[in-house]
Amino acid sequence: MFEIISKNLNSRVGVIKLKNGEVKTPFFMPDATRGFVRSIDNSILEKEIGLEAILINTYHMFLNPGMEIIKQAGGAHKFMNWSRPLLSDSGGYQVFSLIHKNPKLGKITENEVIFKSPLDGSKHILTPEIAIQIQFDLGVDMMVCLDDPPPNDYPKEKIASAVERTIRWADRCKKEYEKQLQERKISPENRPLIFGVIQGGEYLDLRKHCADELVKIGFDGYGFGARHIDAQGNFMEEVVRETAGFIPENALRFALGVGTPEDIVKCYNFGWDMFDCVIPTREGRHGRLFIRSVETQNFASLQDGKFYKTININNGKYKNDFSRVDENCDCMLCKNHTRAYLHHLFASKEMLGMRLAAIHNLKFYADLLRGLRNDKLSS
RNA sequence: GCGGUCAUCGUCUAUCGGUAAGACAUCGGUUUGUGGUACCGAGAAGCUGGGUUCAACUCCCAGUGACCGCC
Repeated sequence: MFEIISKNLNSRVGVIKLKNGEVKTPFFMPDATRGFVRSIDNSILEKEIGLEAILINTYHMFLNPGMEIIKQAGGAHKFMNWSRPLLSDSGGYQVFSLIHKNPKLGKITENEVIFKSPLDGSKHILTPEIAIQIQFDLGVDMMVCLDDPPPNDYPKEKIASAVERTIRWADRCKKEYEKQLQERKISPENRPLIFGVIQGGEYLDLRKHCADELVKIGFDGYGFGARHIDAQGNFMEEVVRETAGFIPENALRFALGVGTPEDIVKCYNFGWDMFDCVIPTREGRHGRLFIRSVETQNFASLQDGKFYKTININNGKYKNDFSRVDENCDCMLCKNHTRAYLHHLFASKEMLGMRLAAIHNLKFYADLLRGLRNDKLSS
């Protein structure tokens, strides 16, 4: 399923064979949480930006449109008209962060997590088994175990108990996964990959323990769980680096929620293969644009974030800036429009501005990952 | 033409005979397993001319302008 093509120190370039096609690693997935990347049609994601895979969220798809609609449509791929590989996140992060923030919105027990829909207040139950069943119904290429991601500022004993629950639930997820494969008569070459998620906060001993136990259960890949940013907003470099080393080399390493471009480059150099993040789309919608300061091909040699800068197109200084947004970018925004025009779109709160900015930022991320892969292949 | 009401940041509205407050807008910043979200910070005002007073954005008079009503 996953084959490493080349290695350099800890980083690697590889290829994953999935039922809906191949994906080269490392790669970045935009978050199509509710079945869409906001404002961007899938054909743009595929043809204009060249993205290999995207991420949807079990929790959001389950709430809306709901699994009845997905089943009627013939699965998430058909519903969304996305033919390339699809990964579903378990929804653990959303449900748990909801409950950790506001305990009134739900309850976590050993067996299940009960939560109220923020949409209509209706009550729902998620168990490890249900989370896996939903992801089979979605028909994705890669799925993620239901985990318990505690906030990083929790005391160590609470993080440790979240680790234990994550391990027990991962075991239940794996068993349900095997059961679903049999019941649905899914052949080995068409089976979705399944990922466990490593918790443990900033504590290396907990991360190691969690990784070891998950490896015993056995998954295709392992994710870095919870936030990888500390309370001060700094990238938890040591924990992310060491945790990669706790994962077997032939397994996929999924850095959930990473991150800024420099964090992705760091993670790649630590041996992580897969990334997803809201930054390019969300920040694009809010007017922040990623601007290349070097040629894309040189990205991999730079880890300090100096290979790009950001601009806030809302700033008044762009009112009469008739230059390209990014001299080194050939996306539809940069080819066709000026900074002044984009500024005008944002000042007018026109959705076209958010859309073009998100497309540009996704192109930046896609090019960054292509740069990492090409650099590796040519060396 | 007559009568009435009003005049405060870009806009809308407070307050006060003794440091003029807020909202929206503007301008910066923040956003990490999706919030077109929320938060943080900054700049920004007493129509004009007289008078009363130690002191006037406030009280009085005139001018100017806006709105409302009536012939």
